[in-house]
Amino acid sequence: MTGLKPDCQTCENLNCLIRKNALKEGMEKYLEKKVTISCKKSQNFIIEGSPVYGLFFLYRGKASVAKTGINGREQIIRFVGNGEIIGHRGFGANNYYQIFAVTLEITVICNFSTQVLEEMMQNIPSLTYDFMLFYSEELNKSETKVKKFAQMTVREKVIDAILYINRKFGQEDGLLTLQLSRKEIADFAGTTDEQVIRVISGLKKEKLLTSVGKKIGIPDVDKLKAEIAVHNFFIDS
DNA sequence: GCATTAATTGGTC
DNA sequence: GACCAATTAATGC
Repeated sequence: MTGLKPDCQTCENLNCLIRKNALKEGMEKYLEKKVTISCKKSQNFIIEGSPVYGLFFLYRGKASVAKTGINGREQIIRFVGNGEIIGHRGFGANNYYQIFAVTLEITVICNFSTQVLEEMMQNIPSLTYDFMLFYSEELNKSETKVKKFAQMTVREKVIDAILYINRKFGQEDGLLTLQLSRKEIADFAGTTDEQVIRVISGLKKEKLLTSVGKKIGIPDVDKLKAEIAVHNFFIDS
């Protein structure tokens, strides 16, 4: 279960808020309290409704964060890559996770307990400030998402979802690095898998997408972006 | 190779 | 545009 603990001070995830402040005076004693967990694919490492246990920082791998909806439908809130935080919504408030998180591949996660984080925040102002900026940005994304869901057509939402995956994880050999099922895309875009299939096959006919097997590729990102440009948002969400 | 799951297509409300 | 049904493709065992 627990393997080698990555060293925060030399970690290559420079976007991680802990890493950014890992060299600050007084951080060592908190960094020692870190717990690192190795997960295989499809592990449900945060359970919806379970008590909050600190924050998770994804060290290596990919995960999805989602909520359970009515009759089996899920809403994927976001996907998470290296250095990103999971579970931040439950921090501070002494309550339960309103989301669940599942690994999409072999993934290593770092965890700090709420108590350790609280002490960190009290004592390392630059860390606290970084967190504040992070929360602000998250709220911004969340608000943008509300607008998208309300105003975009299904076709646009699917395009937006695909662009998001590209933005986050990129392409390799002209195909998206993160391979998702049609249902996963649907759960993220807020529609059904049938609609996703229809939109994707339509986009393939228009040469806006390519595919090899189940993998999707974007030949011209700007061209695809132009399809949803009327929504003129400049914030990634 | 069989069985289960995912993708696709067509149709209805 | 969601839901349902039927068919086909893919994947696990």
